[in-house]
Amino acid sequence: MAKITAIRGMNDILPAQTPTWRYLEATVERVLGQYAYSEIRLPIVEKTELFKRSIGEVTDIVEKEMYTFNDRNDDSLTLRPEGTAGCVRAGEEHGLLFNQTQRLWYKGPMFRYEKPQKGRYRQFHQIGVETFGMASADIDAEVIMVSARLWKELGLLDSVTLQLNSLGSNEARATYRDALVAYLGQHLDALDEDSRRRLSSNPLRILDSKEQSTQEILVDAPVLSDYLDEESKQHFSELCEMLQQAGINYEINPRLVRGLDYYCKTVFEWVTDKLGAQGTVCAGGRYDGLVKQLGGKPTPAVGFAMGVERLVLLLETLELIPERLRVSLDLYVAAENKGLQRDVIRLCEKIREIAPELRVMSHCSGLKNINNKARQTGAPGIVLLHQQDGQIKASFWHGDEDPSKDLSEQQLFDIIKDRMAV
RNA sequence: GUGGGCGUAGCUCAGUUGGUAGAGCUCCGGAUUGUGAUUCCGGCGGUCGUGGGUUCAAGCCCCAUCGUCCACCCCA
Repeated sequence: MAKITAIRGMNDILPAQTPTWRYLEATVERVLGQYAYSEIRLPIVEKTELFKRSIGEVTDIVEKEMYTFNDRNDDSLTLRPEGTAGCVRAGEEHGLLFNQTQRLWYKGPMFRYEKPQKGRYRQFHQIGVETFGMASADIDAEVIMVSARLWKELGLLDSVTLQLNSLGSNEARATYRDALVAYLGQHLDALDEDSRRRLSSNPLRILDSKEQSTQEILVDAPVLSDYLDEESKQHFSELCEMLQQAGINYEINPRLVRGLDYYCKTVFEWVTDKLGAQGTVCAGGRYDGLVKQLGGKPTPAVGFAMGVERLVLLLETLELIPERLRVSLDLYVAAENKGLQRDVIRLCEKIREIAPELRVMSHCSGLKNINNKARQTGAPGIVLLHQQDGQIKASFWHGDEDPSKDLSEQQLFDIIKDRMAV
């Protein structure tokens, strides 16, 4: 019978990887706590209409990447392809966005029907941060500082760079868009196939085309910064000043645009060159128009999302996981003689009483090569029991230290507390 | 959706011009050894991704298909 396999692009996260995931998630939660952000937990399934209205009908995500289905009531539902839309929906629905400020975060799986490759999967995970009700540039700066502090905590600061740009107000952005389309429309013949397609779907995306010929045409194209409204310019320069003051390096990239329709003013991306083609590890920006677009009253908002798989990949590539987190146990307790299994169990329970922070595993099968087995677990501490003159005696190894042998129970407990205290 | 690389044991991979499937690691058993070690012997383990085709004969050649990896596209 054919084996049932996982769905393409949807990965199991195996015990070898979970320590990295947990380390990342714990660090993110701690840093977000430092900035007093609150967690919000959101459904994975939403009405399809929510994503059409927020992300944009003509984007690739909505047109061909969503997992959309009808439920038994014939309502069209969609597995969320991103987190912002659901967060706005929930905030609005529960009155969290009305005349107040919010600093929220969430994490969880997202779904897009794409062809999998390194750093891109059909089920992937994001940790998202969204703020509402704050219009001035200081919150843009704060949100970027949160991410910068996170890279610092994770030891990634040297591996990522910050790209920054401003799209201007929604009006300015729309005007520029029209100008760009008009210009490129005159050079249709010279555009590559992809860019011609994007002309109607997502013209701003043509700016970062990798096609050489297209880039040559773009040299004389209208420039986004010329279309910025005064307020956006002011907003952007304030942001830049605050980032400088915070000691955060950035690179202004006039070609940086976001794929989703709802962004305006500030957009940014943290990029690494260590992951191949999918180098964006975190991205976001301001989306002042979205709340109103989804039926609320006009509410300024800034947020970003990070790709958990990509960050995990980066942490693994750079080997940045602390040693203690790489192995899932501290102490391995075993006996050479199978007759001692009750003593092994009893002793382990006692150790868990006196040293609750230790992760203790027992093995009672009486294997002859028990030493070898113990070594392979990677446990920093090992206890072996044996019988001597009718007495149970223990040997204790810790790291590279010389072993302590023929210990009584009490001596063993003392030495464990002494050597292995966390 | 487009293009290229790769699918052989649990893992990493050999496999010659087509001639009846191999190694290392792991696992299990044994020998040696009072070091959490070393060494030695033996064993378990494979419809060669799947389905067709060519051939006396296919892991190898051809076609299809699925999976996977990388890139385009898209994007976190």
